[in-house]
Amino acid sequence: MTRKPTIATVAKHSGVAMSTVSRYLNGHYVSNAAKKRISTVIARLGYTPSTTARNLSLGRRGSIGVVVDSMLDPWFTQLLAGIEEELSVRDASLMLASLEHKGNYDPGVAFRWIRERRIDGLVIAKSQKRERSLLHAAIDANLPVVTIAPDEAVQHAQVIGCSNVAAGMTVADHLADLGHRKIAFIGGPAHSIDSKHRMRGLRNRLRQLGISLDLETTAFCGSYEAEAGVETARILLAKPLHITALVMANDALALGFMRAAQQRGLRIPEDLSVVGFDNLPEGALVWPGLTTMSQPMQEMGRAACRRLFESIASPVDFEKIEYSMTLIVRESTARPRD
Amino acid sequence: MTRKPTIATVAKHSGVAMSTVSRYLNGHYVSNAAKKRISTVIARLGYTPSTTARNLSLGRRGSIGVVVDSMLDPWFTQLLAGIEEELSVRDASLMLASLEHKGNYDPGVAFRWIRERRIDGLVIAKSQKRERSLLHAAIDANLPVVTIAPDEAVQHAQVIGCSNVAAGMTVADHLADLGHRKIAFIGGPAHSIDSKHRMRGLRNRLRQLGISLDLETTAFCGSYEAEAGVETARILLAKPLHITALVMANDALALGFMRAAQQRGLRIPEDLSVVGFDNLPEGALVWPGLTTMSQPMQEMGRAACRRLFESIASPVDFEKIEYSMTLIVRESTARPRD
DNA sequence: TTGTATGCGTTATCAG
DNA sequence: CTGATAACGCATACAA
Repeated sequence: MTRKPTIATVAKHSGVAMSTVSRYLNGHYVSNAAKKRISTVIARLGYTPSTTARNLSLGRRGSIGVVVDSMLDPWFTQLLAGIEEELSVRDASLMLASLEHKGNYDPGVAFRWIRERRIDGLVIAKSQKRERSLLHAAIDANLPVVTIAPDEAVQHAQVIGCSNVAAGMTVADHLADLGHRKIAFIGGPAHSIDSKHRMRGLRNRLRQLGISLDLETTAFCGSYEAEAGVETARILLAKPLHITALVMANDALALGFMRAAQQRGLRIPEDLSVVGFDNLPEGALVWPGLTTMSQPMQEMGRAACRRLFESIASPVDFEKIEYSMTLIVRESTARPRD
Repeated sequence: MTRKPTIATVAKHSGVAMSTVSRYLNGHYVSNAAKKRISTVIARLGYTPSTTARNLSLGRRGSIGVVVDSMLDPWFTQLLAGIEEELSVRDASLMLASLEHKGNYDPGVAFRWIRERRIDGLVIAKSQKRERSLLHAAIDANLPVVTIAPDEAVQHAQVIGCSNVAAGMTVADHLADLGHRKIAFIGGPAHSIDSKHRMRGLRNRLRQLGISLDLETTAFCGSYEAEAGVETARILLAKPLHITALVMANDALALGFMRAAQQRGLRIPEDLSVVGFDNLPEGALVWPGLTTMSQPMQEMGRAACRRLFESIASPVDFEKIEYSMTLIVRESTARPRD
């Protein structure tokens, strides 16, 4: 049972100093002769560097933090897939924290990361008003931060987002093309910028087409959870519908709505077309499949990581990368009857 | 801009040696007088230990690896929530790897973790035959391993699983209670032990009740993915059904089946009752909601972590923890018509 | 019970 | 271009 070879072992075997090996490993200047000898010794010994020691020496932690509302959010799952992909090529590990545990908000874990300097950078998914203090704590601690799809304007941090206004316009076109004239929108929390932007795009584009959003039915239901969609169905279907298409601020709402609506005998899309935003995998699994605007979440996760590591390596300017969403047409939208 | 206090700073300020502070931090013997002084100094300075240095000194990496078939599997999401919860109290970080990237199997990342000694322990979710070499590589490297819901017998590793046979029996009782007499089972991959056990429980219990599984319809569809459920629907519904209830080996299959079946006009549960296993969140989101056997996945994730850290701290005997699954009745099951 | 000295595996500094 | 050597922050024999 021989010990794991270290940089010193390699140095000895190749007849050079530790520092030379270190330089070789980090791509600094080394003579070709030395390079060759070191590389063969490394291969022969099966040497692999110790990230722990490297981090200690460099004053790094070797891991980044990712905070999210809930670990169970399918939206986050997609994101994580992208993050994982990017992380696997770099040699960093991950610290995960969900802000909401069994219903109550507790950002304590993430604050501890910052205070105890346990991470080199922070990714905040869907950060909103309540994450402001966390965001500022990180910025004050000089910790690079990238926010993904923030539902609020953020400064002093990298931003990866989607063009919600344009997405709303695309939905408008899709529904108008199908022949819908009575269209309503259901938003999430009233303060949500995402909801507002999606609605704005929808409304403005409809207006350009000579259609006005049905303001009587349009409303904000206070949450982005499926349960709120269920509740919306309860309210909306209590009285006769005078719309033919309903746009909901995200897929979770839409799926909750569809379930409850079908339960009440509403036929989708015959009686009502439904559109969501996000393209959660679930939307492809239900019947009828949910027509939605897709966010490139995996790519956003990758981009967030890349951007974060760039910021860690050397300070970079704050930038906002904006992805466009693409329309996924499934069975929940169709021509209105009439 | 003062530097982060270290154990040496604390020692100086409290008039003791570094080693005493270290002992204090690790709960070793320290006089009460010293304890008191050290603790106040720590509080005053806001000292927090450096995990990196600690790990280097202890020869640890400070992070565990978690491998899974696909990051996008909703089954895994639940598990991860449990892992995250447990990890947040310990001071370890995470390395994530999915074995399947865009359709092709590549366990390279995980093998690298082992070879480069980048993790202190490994969690393998749903390990099956093809994970054998990975499992053995870990064991050979003396790396503690815990497998979650392995679909194959494993040795030299901790096992966290579910009692699939008992779950199958519970399903049998549920369907028999509703009055079903024509019941079939659709398995996943033919070699899957989980499928076999679930079917065995179902069949044996039905037999006890004087009902025999409809072997004409019962089959294995070769996969656990929703797409296979869709395909199953295509095949099954091509000819007239002579069963009133269908048990599918997992929820993904069942959801795919339900979607395709509804698309073809089959009414669930009026024409056919459907049952799955796993209790994926999606099952509660579709209409009709999917009746299923629930695995306590979050608890299993927690248990896996706990067990892994125990193994890391000091070698423990290999044990198998078996959780029982619980029946979740939704709308996809009802009395047969007749 | 406490202090001293040394090791953990790298990187960085500074001569040469 | 290369070689000593000092950090990095903590844990632990060993001695006192």
